[in-house]
Amino acid sequence: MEQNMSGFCIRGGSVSANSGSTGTKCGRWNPTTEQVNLLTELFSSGLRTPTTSQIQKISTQLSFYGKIENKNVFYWFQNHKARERQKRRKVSFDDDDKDVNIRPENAMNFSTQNFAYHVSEPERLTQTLQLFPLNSFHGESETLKLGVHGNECRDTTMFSYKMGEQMDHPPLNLRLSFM
Amino acid sequence: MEQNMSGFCIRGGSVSANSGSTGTKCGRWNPTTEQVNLLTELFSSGLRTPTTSQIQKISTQLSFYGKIENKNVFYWFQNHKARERQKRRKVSFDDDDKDVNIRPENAMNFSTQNFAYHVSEPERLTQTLQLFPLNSFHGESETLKLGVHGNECRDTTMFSYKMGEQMDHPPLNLRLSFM
DNA sequence: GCAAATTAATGATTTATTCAAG
DNA sequence: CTTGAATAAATCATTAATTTGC
Repeated sequence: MEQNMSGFCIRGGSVSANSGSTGTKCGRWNPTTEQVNLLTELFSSGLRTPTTSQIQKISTQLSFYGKIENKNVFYWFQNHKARERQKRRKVSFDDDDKDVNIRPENAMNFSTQNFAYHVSEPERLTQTLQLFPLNSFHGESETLKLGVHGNECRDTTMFSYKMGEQMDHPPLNLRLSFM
Repeated sequence: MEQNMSGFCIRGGSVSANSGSTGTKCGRWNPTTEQVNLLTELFSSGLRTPTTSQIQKISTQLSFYGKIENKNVFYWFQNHKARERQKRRKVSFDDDDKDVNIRPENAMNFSTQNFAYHVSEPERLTQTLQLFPLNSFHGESETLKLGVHGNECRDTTMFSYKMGEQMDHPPLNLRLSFM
């Protein structure tokens, strides 16, 4: 059924133009928006690991919107499932931009020094924010009500904002200088 | 609904008070330039979802430059992250092909971001995928070579994808509607 | 120049997900 | 299967920019 991979690359539709690289590479499946929507729907409906016959059916349905193969469906679910999980695992620092690579490794330098600011004026100064207080473990619950204080504006808002596994932030030591 | 803000709230009055003495307007947090600069610095350094203690520290630091609360920091990162992503999403879809090997091991290759357009797009259509045709067993082998066709780019990858334990999906009859 | 009117940004809430525990 | 934790997406709402008539 799939003979001409060539058709794969750029599908019309709403797939934004992948600049340059055009159809020539039989590279990889490039799902159409409709296909993605449908797959996402299925995923949202609870489907995680489709069986073979499910895959076949899905693939058949989706082929209506563009070229697609069984393996594409298979991979899609595998990847989507894995990445959803991954997302939930290391949520905290996710530079979810594909373009910008800001790796934790870049900006960190950790020294245990807390800035106490009972100083006075924020004029010229270079300040160091100590973040990531060494996540080893405080043992403390690390749950903070962000808007709780009744004297605040309105906080009926309570979102206990717990940090569990996103504790994996690398130590971050930013040197912030204001003119 | 009334914003029952606390002391700082001074409704009305001089509205167009521009930068400078940003103090004490009300309604909602209005970050000073310095605060925004710092937050942006942190964001640029890779911080996306600060932990509770990070929020506290940041807030403490920034309070030096003006009124601020933990929740403001929390919100700022949430919004900034979301809006950066939104911005990027318009240009997303880089399918960096080049690598044609589609194997189960390497298959984690299509970017999740491509699924960015969440569902709910204008396209009137209601489709029903019939999965799992109610009759429990076909007796058929249910084993499908997903990537079998050697005429594909090169992936002779075949994973016979047997469904043993994932057979537990209930008959799924999805009504997928996009409108 | 200046405010009223309109628009653009962005702070704050609500809603819908996902995964994981029970 | 149900529920809780924890977002991210979507949305609401208010503030700042700006446009516009005078």
